[in-house]
Amino acid sequence: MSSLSTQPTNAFIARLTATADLSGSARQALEGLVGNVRLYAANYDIVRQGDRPSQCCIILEGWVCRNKLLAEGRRQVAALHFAGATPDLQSLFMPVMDHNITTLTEARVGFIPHASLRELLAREPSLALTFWRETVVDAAISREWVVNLGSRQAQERIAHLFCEVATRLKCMGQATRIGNLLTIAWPLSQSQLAEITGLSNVHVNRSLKALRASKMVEITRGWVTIHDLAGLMAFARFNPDYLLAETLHLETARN
Amino acid sequence: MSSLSTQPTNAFIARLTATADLSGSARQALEGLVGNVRLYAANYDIVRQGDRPSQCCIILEGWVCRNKLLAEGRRQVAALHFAGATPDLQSLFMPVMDHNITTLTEARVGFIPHASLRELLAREPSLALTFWRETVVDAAISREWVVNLGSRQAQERIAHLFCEVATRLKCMGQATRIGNLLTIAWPLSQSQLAEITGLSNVHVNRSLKALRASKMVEITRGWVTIHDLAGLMAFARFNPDYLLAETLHLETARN
DNA sequence: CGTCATGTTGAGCGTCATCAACAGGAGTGG
DNA sequence: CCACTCCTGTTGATGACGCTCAACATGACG
Repeated sequence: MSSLSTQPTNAFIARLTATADLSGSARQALEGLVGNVRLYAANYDIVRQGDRPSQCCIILEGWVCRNKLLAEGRRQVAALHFAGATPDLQSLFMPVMDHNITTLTEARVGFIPHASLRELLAREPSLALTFWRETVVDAAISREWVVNLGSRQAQERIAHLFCEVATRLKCMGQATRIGNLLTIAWPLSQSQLAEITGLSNVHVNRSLKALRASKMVEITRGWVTIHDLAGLMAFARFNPDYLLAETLHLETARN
Repeated sequence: MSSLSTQPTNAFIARLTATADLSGSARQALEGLVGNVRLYAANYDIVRQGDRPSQCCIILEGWVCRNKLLAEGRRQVAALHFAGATPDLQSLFMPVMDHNITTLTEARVGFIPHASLRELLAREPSLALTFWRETVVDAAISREWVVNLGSRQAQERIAHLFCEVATRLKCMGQATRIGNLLTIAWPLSQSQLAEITGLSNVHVNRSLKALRASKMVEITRGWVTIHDLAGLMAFARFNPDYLLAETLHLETARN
């Protein structure tokens, strides 16, 4: 267990320190907190709607989503989370889960009991600000998703998601840039993309085809490569302000 | 000024105390914080996308929304806020506003400088939890809106909004129940409703017509009266868990 | 060599957007 | 008082976007 829990905890700390100033003591306190670490297969519900969790989870590896069940086994994804994220901090305040937290890929997940977290927060009050900030960014992303689903049509919607995920992953060092090409891992099936964008999988398929034809982005199972970042951002009307992250740097010289 | 700032501050405190345990000293500290109070006409941008605010606003009276501008002067509303809300607490963390905060009705709004708030948070660390919790609920509502826009069609979407707003207002004592009838103020035009639900105003009009015909809800300019709460909630597939609020009580005996 | 998940394409149709016209009320100014 | 404008609500006609159903292809895996 210790071999599992040392490196992953660092992923979590790395994410927090990337965005906030952690005091040395707070940082030390956090290091020891992630006890239980588990490995899940894709499409596994880590926490279920209706649960009353007594611990928070931390994504150490893989992609995870929040989603709500609809009629007839369908579901709508409301948020995406990558390594380093703490998708259910809100369970400290919400006794009953209003949504599922489900793995989209294989994922390694750590757990921190609410009790430990409360203790820590009492001991290190500044941590509340750090966690609060996480929730603030989360909320900002959700609002942008509202705008995305409410006002953009299919291709723009998907393009916007690519821009957002690329920015978020880049900020965590999980995007590779070679010349003008920006590549990110894309472990989602078209059906999963449909659940995220609120489209049917057939229409996702056609929209992807159109996006490929536009030459702005290359989409395969496993990878997304953005060929024309400026073009894609303009097409999706993507403004990264809401992410509170470093902006993807554009090459100044482009043909 | 003092005559303006005493009662309204209470609205703010009332909202916080309704949801969280405020320590006596924290409460006292908050009382004195709202200095500047202003009255705005409907459809006025209190804070604009791109601004770098140095203060937070508190809604003391009226309805306010967060919205983002789209092409051609259109906009998408991403959140609604009523009296007692603090819609831009996040500006403590986000240097640049990623959205507008705009009045939907006439509104009275108070302001607290960031500096005072930071001071207060340093003095009363437990307040961070209180504010954090506000953000948590905000985020939960945004996620439900994502689900609403992504997966429900027009009539359900509007019905869901009615259920949500009724629940939120009820929790603030701003809904009246007479027998089986639940009535709330509804100061929004159909165009505003369209900007909230991501529909065209024509389609909103037709959807409202259909909802009226269903007899579940009565909609006029100014008021919404829910005749069949259970029916409306079922139709909209409304589950109030995400609001962290008391549930609207159903009459056990209904015909 | 099946089965299963995923991706792809076609056909038909429903929801919703757009454009347009008109009605009613509020406010303004003559 | 009326004429005028503006905002809001209402309705019709038309078409686009996206859904559903269906068929089939492909690759992974047993």
